[in-house]
Amino acid sequence: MAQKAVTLKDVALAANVSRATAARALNGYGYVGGEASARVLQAADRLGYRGNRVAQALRRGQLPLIGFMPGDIQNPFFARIAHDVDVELRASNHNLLIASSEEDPEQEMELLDSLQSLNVRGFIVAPTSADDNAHLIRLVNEGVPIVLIDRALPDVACDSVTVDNEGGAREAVNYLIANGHRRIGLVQDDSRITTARGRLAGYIQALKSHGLEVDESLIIVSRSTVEYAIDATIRLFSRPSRPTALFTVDSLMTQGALLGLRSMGLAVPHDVSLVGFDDFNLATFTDPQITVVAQPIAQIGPLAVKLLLQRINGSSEPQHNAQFPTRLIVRGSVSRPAGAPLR
Amino acid sequence: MAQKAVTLKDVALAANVSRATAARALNGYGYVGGEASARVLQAADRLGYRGNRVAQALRRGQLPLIGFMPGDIQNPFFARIAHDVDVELRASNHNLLIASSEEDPEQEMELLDSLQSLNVRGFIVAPTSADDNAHLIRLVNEGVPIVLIDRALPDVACDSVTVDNEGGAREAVNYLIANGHRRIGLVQDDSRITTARGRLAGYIQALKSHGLEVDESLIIVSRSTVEYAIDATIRLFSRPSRPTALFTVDSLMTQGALLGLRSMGLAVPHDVSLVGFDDFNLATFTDPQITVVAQPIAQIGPLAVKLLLQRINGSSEPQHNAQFPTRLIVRGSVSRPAGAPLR
DNA sequence: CCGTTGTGTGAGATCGATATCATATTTGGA
DNA sequence: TCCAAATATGATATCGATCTCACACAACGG
Repeated sequence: MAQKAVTLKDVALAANVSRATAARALNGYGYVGGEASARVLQAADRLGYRGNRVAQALRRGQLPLIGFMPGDIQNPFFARIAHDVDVELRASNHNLLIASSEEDPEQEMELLDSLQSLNVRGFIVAPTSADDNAHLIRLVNEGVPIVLIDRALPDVACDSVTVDNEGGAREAVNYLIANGHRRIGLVQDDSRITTARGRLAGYIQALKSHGLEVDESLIIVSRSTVEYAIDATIRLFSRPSRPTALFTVDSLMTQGALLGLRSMGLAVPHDVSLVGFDDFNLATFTDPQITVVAQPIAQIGPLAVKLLLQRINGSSEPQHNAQFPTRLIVRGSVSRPAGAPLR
Repeated sequence: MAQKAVTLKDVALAANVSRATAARALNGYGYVGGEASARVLQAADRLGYRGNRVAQALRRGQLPLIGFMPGDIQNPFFARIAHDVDVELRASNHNLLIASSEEDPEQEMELLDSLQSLNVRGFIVAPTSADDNAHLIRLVNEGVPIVLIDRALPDVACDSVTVDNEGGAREAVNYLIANGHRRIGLVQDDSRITTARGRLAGYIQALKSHGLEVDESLIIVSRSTVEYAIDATIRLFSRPSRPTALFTVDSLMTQGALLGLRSMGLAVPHDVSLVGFDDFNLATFTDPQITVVAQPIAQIGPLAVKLLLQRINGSSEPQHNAQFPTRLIVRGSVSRPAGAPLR
């Protein structure tokens, strides 16, 4: 069925030279006679020789592949980064292996293992857990190039590209407070994830710096999924004394919150003010448009690739942990709560 | 720097047997003594032997990799399929190589070539062009397993999983006509893409079956991108006599149309009725919610994987071209045009 | 005219895993 | 007891590309 591919041997035979000479002609190293070289090149062309990257990889010890492991490829945030990484890598002839961890540390471990045995040259990972990192530490110690994105891990000594989650969350909550809100709800991701921790920290800092108490009943843990967030939002707003404002820690949760609130007949911003982390195209489609903390998403992928390729090429520069600032984009989803004094 | 990985040789040495015996013990074939087997297994475990999939691939002639080539991984439609394919493949120990063609036939060719020389086991492709298919035909003739998704190609003899584009478009336009619209605009994708052709055909059929003329000035060609679609929409509605309704052929274009109309101060459905092809979560966030032709997206990825794995495992069943029906989801973006007679 | 560089080429080792083949060694049945 | 079958193991070829090494031959200076 599947025809066997043309091998170097075939080309060498057709050109009437040895495999060694054929290889030299094709790869342009060592001494090759002009005439022999021409014959080889012509034969290769005629036979449609493509070379076997697997064999090359075995010889060289590495495949020109990069593993990309997002928490969820359907999250537009990761999809965008995947796209940028793909484009960026194409320039250096690498291909992209995408394997979603589905936010499961177990699965992350297995996939990392499986890809490593493929002799992948390096990884770009959004680590699922802030704590269970033995596998990542092991990889780093083995000298495997890794760049963490979105979520940095202090105990894993490798490059990372992240965003100022704490600062972004603080700014969002400060903004809500400045608008007169005192009971500010938080739809939070699993605290295993570092970004969730950072954003929670920012939330708490903002409250404390204004002398507000952190009320556990205003915080609800969901998952980064529209469906879960709908449910979480409904549960949060079914509790005795409702928040007047809501901060959601990622775009899918913001969508979920929007739907959850709508299903309860709560209007944004009339009944509840809303600020989300991570901008998303939907945010400008709603009425009112949603105020969000935007991340410089276009910069994350390219920088991650740049750092990774540097490591792959043997750079031994000190660990580089890039952290981009966020930007609060004020749109129309926040208003002063009923009965709040004008400042 | 990078530690060399543990090889079979190391394990064999540690277990004090030959490589052959070690391989037998690890892979469970042929005769192996119970004691030797135990020693090998234990040594492998102790050393953390993982096996080198590249070497295995060289030997076997194939890597357990599947190439997935969408037009654009950022399009939620493809992101969803990528996710499903990833999950499905995990069950059979394959990894997913994702390489976006970016709707460029040239790039599609190069990537296909590059992945083929990686001894990928098969491809799932959303072919960019309905016409330039020499490369796909060549692959099929070489016996490389391929499944086309979203877009079938009559001249490429391989399995495919698609959707009834013509029928879906017809239904959408029929619905607009039934609501009294006579001037129905079309925001269309590059006619190189087969889905675009099918949806255009459906649009034309619906018009003709109601005795309506196809007015070229109501059709505008965009690209599957929010930005392009905004622009196209604005241009379309800047022409002398505007349509009263609009049909957009994919979700990104629907978004673009929405934004374009808004920027021109045209309200949906008051000024313009809108039906889009492909459902998307945003469609229910807008006010009004958008009426769309939905595709059974959850079924596409799994079926494509199933068909592909069958081919990989040597099935020689006749070519299977699955086509799912679409479903019109009526929401609130269509109303009767001003001055239209009630039926 | 001979040794030294400089060219051009092929034989063969290598990467790591696997499978075939040949060679022990044991077991079982006649 | 003896031979055949069953069991266990190692040596080695193989997958395809690359690269070192050794060898051949030319050109060149002294």
